[in-house]
Amino acid sequence: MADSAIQIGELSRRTGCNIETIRYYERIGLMPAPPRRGRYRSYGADDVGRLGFVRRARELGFTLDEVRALLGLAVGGNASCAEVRNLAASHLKDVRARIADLKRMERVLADSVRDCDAGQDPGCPLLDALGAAARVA
Amino acid sequence: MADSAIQIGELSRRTGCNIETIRYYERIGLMPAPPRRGRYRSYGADDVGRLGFVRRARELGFTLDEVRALLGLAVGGNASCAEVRNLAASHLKDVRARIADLKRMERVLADSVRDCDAGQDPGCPLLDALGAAARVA
DNA sequence: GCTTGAGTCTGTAGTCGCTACAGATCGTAT
DNA sequence: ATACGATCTGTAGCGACTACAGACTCAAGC
Repeated sequence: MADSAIQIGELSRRTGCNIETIRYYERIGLMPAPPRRGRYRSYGADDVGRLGFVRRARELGFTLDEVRALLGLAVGGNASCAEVRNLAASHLKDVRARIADLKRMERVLADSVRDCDAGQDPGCPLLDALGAAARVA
Repeated sequence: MADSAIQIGELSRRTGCNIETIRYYERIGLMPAPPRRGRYRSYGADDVGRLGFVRRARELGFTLDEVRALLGLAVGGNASCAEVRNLAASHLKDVRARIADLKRMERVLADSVRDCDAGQDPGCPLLDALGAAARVA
């Protein structure tokens, strides 16, 4: 592999990951501390790959701890595919639960806004939904 | 109104709000500092109502700043119903955006898990989705 | 009267995943 | 020589809690 060393700014550009975030990942051990050219961090193709992986996993909503686990499994070769699957499946459950939560919120909010637009209510439909009226000091 | 003074533990029980959280709300000015009986906080029916309101608004996903605004509007009477409506509508937009985000995640995750269960793939479908393979060091 | 236990008090620090500085230093172009 | 941009370290802030430690108060039981 030729001399493909890049600085942190270029790594940031290539991965779409904020510079401060890259240094943060290094601090918490998610990215390895790269060698230095002078005092500047010097990254290679591996780092671009690894950081891209982290970023995509984050976009799928994995926590940093989960990303750490995924990275460990990814390095271990595809023997660990079943473990990856389980991690993903459990995360998927989380995501679905969050969607369900948000949908419940959505329904109540949408109903209140609709009732408000209808303007029949004597009070305020949303405040009523929140149990306001006489109860709030 | 008779002597319905309660302590923080009872307020917590009645609203389902953690004691530490109640004190936190007081610190940030979301709940008023109640009078003391000795050195213990002494709450009344108003506080139960107000804290219940806060809790329900939080359950609908409003931020504490939004809750603060809602509380202000709730106190002002229903003259401010339009403002409440706008706050809710803008929050609803947020909620819907978050749902859309999560659904995108859900789709990718579900696909990967399904592919993994099919077990046709030479590598690991999820790791592939993350762009792993040769790219992760 | 004395102890025990539950409840409450204050103050501070931790969580997660960044983000935003301040102030120093480095490397290059003019 | 100097200006400019990129990078460096270290620290503090966000939101919304949560989790202590260590002191205190209060009522009941023996």
